[in-house]
Amino acid sequence: MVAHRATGVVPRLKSAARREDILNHASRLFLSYGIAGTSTRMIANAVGISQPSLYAHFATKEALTNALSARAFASLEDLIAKIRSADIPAATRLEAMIRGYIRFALDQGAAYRIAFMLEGPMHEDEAFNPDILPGMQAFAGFRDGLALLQQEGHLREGSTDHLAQSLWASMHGLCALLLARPDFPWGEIEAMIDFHVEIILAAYQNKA
Amino acid sequence: MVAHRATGVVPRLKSAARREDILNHASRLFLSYGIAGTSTRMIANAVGISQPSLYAHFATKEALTNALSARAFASLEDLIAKIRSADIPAATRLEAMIRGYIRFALDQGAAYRIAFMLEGPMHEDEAFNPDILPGMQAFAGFRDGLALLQQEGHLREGSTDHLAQSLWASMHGLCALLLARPDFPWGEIEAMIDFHVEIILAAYQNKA
DNA sequence: ACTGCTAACCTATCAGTGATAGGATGACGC
DNA sequence: GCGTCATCCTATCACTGATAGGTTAGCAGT
Repeated sequence: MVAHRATGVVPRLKSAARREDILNHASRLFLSYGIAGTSTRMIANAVGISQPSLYAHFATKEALTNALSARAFASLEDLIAKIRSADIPAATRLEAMIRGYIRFALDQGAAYRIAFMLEGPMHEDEAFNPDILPGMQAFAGFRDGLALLQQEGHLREGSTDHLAQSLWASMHGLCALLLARPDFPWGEIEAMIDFHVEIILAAYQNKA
Repeated sequence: MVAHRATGVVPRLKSAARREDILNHASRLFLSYGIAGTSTRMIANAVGISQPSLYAHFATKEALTNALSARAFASLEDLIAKIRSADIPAATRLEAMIRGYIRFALDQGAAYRIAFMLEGPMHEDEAFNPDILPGMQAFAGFRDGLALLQQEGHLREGSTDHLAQSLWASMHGLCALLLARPDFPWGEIEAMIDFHVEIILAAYQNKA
């Protein structure tokens, strides 16, 4: 509760290390209490610094959440890139990407929420650059992976953009509902995921 | 800004009328500023009453949003019920339900967000009754409609629950992304919806 | 060893939030 | 006319994200 620094318990840290420290604690708190339910003071207390000190590292609470999301999504980008260049049979690459995406969303629930589910600000006026959003880069990689699969004849024909967005929507729908309504009587969740993935595969894959 | 009541501009209303009044103004404000971005004081000012007076009609802000959502979802239930009992060809009933659902979600964005997209409270401890949630009843109607279609042979075979949840996820994914990321370069949104609906139909409908 | 500079960190405070306590007022039944 | 009760108010609470401005640790240059 009281500031720790006076007793020297919490050492001064270089900016980068402190920043990681903050993100780690924030990530854990978001999982337990939700994003709106986690105050900047809770984060600061967990780290062991004062609440205003957070603002030396992040301009706003939203910037903190975005940074957290960006960090998590870097791992999704890695995953997708790995699958794209893996030497697994091209026919199973689509399934690997879909399952990887869903697994990531459920594992990194807080980051996924931030990227794709949070009520965005109503920035009708201010300029909006979609590239800076953490999830968008990952989606771009996903889209490129689909384009490659399509060239190889493992994805049904049609506009790649439409296909990518539609497939994205199908995957996102399950992840978003599972994250937003964990108390819904889903039955066996793993079975539900398998069922959905099979339907998605049948719908988008080219049965060649 | 100042209370209107002292000047008699805002008449006293019977509880039920006032309640509707509040919901109407809240609905409009939520659309403009988002749910988190709309304060109880903004709502009260719009209605012309004091902020604490809201609490005579709704125990919490969440209760207000839930009531708003419930009101909107009643119309979705009506829509689904109408389609279920309509004398349109059974083969096109599935498409009508899907398009009706998507149209509703996009038209009633605020209500849809409240029902399916909001960061739920972390009520691990407290008892949770899914039936009271506004969207759940509509989903039940949707599921029943699918069961009927399945009996008639217009839906692919398999667990009706799995099918309903999977189809729900596919529809929800598109609606959720369109609502959460309106600035994403979707291209022509209507074309995107048509594309997605066609894929969904091919995936879940029984081509008999 | 002293001096300055800078980054890290603090306390105090702000306006705005959802929510509560308790008093005033107006309409309606008797 | 008079009580009663629903309607509505002002004042205030604890808490939120954010800002202003002062303090201190540690390191570079002499």
